Amino acid sequence: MADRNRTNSFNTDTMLFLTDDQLLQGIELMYFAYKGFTSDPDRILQNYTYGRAHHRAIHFINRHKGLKVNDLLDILGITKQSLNRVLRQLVDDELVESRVGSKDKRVRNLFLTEKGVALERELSDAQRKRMRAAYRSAGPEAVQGFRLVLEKIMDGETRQRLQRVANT
Amino acid sequence: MADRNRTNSFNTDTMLFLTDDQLLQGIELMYFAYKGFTSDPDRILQNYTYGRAHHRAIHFINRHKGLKVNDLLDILGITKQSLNRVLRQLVDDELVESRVGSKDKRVRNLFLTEKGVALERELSDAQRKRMRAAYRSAGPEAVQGFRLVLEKIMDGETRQRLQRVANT
DNA sequence: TTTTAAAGTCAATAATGCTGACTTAATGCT
DNA sequence: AGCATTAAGTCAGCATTATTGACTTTAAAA
Repeated sequence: MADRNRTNSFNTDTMLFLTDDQLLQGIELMYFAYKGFTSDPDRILQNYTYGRAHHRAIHFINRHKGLKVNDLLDILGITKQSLNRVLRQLVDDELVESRVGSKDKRVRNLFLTEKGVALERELSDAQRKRMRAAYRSAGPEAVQGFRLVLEKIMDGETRQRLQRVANT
Repeated sequence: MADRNRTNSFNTDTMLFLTDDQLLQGIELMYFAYKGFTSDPDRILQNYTYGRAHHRAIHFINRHKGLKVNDLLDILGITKQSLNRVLRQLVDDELVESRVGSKDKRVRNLFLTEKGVALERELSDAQRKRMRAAYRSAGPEAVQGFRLVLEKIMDGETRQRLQRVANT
């Protein structure tokens, strides 16, 4: 602990000198944290016939209710053919509803059904619980730093797209 | 932006009250940041016949020179059969050397060859560059928070194993 | 009316994981 | 000395998730 604090004050200099080893540690941290981050939903999904791809689709349909298929493809950064299998299953299983667009009848607006909402909740409850615990134990200032660094790690395009979507 | 700052000062209270929506934002942030984080190596690996699994093996063999196959399996959390395909390719292509253990001749100690070191550097250079830029732009205190929250997000076992390995 | 756009589909392929069933070689224990 | 265990490696088969390429259908735009 004394060691940890010493390192902290060293890094807190205005210079922010970073050795390659410190950067590698950060890289590993990302890897292991992401692994933990996905472990709860992955475990839950094993009780279903779904995988991580279904989870992501469900998550974003929930977050952006009524979004177009093309928008979902754009967010996920995968091909139409990749999404198709996943989306078809979710629609067939009545977790997702695909409604013909009101203005433009070519587009399909995606919504979660009651069943879809239930699974979304089950999945995100586990993930939120983990995040809440981490946030609480790390403290509010750490959370601000966490968010800030993650935003900087993202691709510029992704960041811009998120801001665009947030203003919608 | 004014909105953003208001949210910040709100969160910086000692209470750390977190709405489900704020937590969902954090979850998305993890997803998109991880995507950016892996994008550089992924792009580089397309020039080779390797994928993310090869990258991970190379990374950890570099970080823990001479580690045993079993230790690598433990770190990666995959099965022997899954690693085998990847490791065999790397050995066949002379990126990794597998030396018979000196004490116990059953174990194989893994090392990167010159070629392996070169690829590791190419991959991690890109990733380090991204991390360094993010760290610099976010500032030293944010980096501490980033690290702290990520550690809390990891599984307890993973955290303990990392601490064990760090003391080796 | 022709072109473009949105969605959906079929087929083939690749990377990465899994389980199960083995083999080989070396170590440890009785 | 002999048997069990451990470390590593292998083969076969399968699942998930992604890819590219080639199409179709439907509807909007030029």
